[in-house]
Amino acid sequence: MPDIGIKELAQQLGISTASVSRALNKPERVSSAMRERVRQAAKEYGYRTNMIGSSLRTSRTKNIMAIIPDLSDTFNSGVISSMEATAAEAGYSVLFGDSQGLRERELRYGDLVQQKQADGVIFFGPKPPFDEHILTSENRSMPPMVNSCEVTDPKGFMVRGNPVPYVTVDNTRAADELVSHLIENGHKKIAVITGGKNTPSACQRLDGYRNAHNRARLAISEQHIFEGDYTIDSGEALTEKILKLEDRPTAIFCMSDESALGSMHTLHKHQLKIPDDIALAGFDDIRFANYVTPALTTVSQPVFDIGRICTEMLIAQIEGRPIENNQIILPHKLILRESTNRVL
Amino acid sequence: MPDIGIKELAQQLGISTASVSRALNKPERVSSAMRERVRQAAKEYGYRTNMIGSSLRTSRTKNIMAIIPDLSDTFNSGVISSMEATAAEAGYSVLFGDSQGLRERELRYGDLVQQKQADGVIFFGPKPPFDEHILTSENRSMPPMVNSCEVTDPKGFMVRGNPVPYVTVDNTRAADELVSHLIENGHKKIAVITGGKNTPSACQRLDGYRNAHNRARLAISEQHIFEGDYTIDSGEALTEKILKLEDRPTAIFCMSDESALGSMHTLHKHQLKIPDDIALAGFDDIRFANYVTPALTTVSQPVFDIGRICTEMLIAQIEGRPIENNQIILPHKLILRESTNRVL
DNA sequence: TTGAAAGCGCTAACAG
DNA sequence: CTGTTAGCGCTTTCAA
Repeated sequence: MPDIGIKELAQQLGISTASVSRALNKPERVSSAMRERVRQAAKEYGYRTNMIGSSLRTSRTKNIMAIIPDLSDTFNSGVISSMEATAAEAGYSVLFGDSQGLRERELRYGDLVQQKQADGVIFFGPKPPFDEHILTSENRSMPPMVNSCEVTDPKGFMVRGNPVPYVTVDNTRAADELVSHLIENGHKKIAVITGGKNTPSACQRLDGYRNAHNRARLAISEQHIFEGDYTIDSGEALTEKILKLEDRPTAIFCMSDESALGSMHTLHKHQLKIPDDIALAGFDDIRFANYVTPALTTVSQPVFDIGRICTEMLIAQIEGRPIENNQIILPHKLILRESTNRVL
Repeated sequence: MPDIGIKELAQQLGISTASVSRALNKPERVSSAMRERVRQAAKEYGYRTNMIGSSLRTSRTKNIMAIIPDLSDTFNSGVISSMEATAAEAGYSVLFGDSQGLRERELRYGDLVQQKQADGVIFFGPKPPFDEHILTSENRSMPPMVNSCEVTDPKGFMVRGNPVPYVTVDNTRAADELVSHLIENGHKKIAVITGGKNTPSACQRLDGYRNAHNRARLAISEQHIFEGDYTIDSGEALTEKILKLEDRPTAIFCMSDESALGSMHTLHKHQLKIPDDIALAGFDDIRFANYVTPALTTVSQPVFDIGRICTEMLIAQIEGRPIENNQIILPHKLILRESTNRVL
């Protein structure tokens, strides 16, 4: 009993392929007798719908493309896992692409959507993964998409007058709160290790850093701003530089927990006590943040909801269901732990 | 200029669709004039091959299915990222499915392959993600597959007399080496937090634990074996239990670094000094292992190679290229760090 | 409620 | 080297 197609199955049952298809996909449109007979036989013969045929006919693949800057990043892992779970529940599969933050790769993954390998795309990046050309030219159909985590504009990226739906947190405010906490703890010289100049979330967090200083009428030394890339390595290496500063900061704000862990490592290596000698804060609240010593002060992002909601929004678009609210800013939360818990 | 198909493109150029297809996919089989003309026009009109049509014709989707027990696990993240990179380079995309270790989910993802959503499957699990039924029934085609990380049999899982290709490390030996290291350091009571009874890698690591004890003629107390599931939580919770043991162990071997970090947290909470009061070792060498305090002794697995090689092997199968060696055991490495570095 | 037949977009076999 | 043509497996009119 080799692989069997709808034709053979229909033949076996002495009915038309149309009936088989209907019995399987639109059960309400066939008699219950037919329904049962077909289902029974399908199971017996091990019939599986060939999705390629189905896709060609319906122009739907049941695949989603998700373009992520770094698949191995712990924060992203959480989002990925949540996207996958949400998609699976709705009968979709997810193609994950790692862009490394490179536009060229984003475009390559975007191409997959245009090539109909996927029905829509979730992208973590400042703009949709399509040519300028396509983005602007009128009367060209745009595939369903959702922007997440790396959202540039509070109005959403505009494509021909329409904002692209997004899901994110208020990075600016979150960083502001975190840095304000440091300032309230008496810190006046706070170094920051960023997530890159071209990364929207990092720019926003830097705005927050500046806002907090401004509000407290505290001067910012541009020498205290170090450009990292959210990785452990950058946290580790840049902290070395920070420690070489003649006017050493009393606190370090890393824009990701991964960087903060790298930073923590360097601080330990230099025998510095956290938070007494130097305070340290991260961002993301990855699950390890609470397990290192000292436990890391950070900002938690609703990882699970981010993944779930953007996937739901994308699927709603794909299936033509209306979306009530398509510019979603999820709540973050300041998590105070030992790494900044200095008693003055 | 709306979306354009091969037909319209051919029409615009006054040539046949066959020529367009050939110019794009088999450039060596058309004149260079034709090749250029078509490419030029394709670019100009923004033509993208509709992969569904192509797939229907060729029965190839250029997708790979990868079934992973936990997408958010740090060790897996590394493998995932490496799989994706390898696949992308070869022009494939990867559908990642999270099975949670549940057979039912494995089967659901396996179904996608049978439904031709993907050309082959990489699975982390004790057996292929297909019905018993399908696995045994003769004259049923089996899709290309590769087993990784959770490999039961050193001969490879047999499907109708043929071993399923695999890529893994020698978990038994690795755990043996690690536990032997502890024993050499004078530990006689070593608790272990496993990765689950039904998880091949965990069973193998437990074998290694036993072997090391046997070789050293050291008795094993079954009460020192705690069944975890590789997560931080299980490490944290089971360590609490370990500390309640009347005859407290002097070392803990966690079968994953994530568990070890959870364990470390509990030990810190109880003010125990690592390694002086109690030694701790993990497995995997996730990138955080070197960044916690004290740095964690562990076994490193060649994450990147695991992902790369199993993806390459799968693609080779898909494309009908011969595989020289399809039972691959990659080298591991004992990584000694502070968490077991006790001076006797 | 069911069947017949067209056709989704593409590539491969065959002919010229 | 290029064109003609068939058909991959399915769903969806349309008609009975």
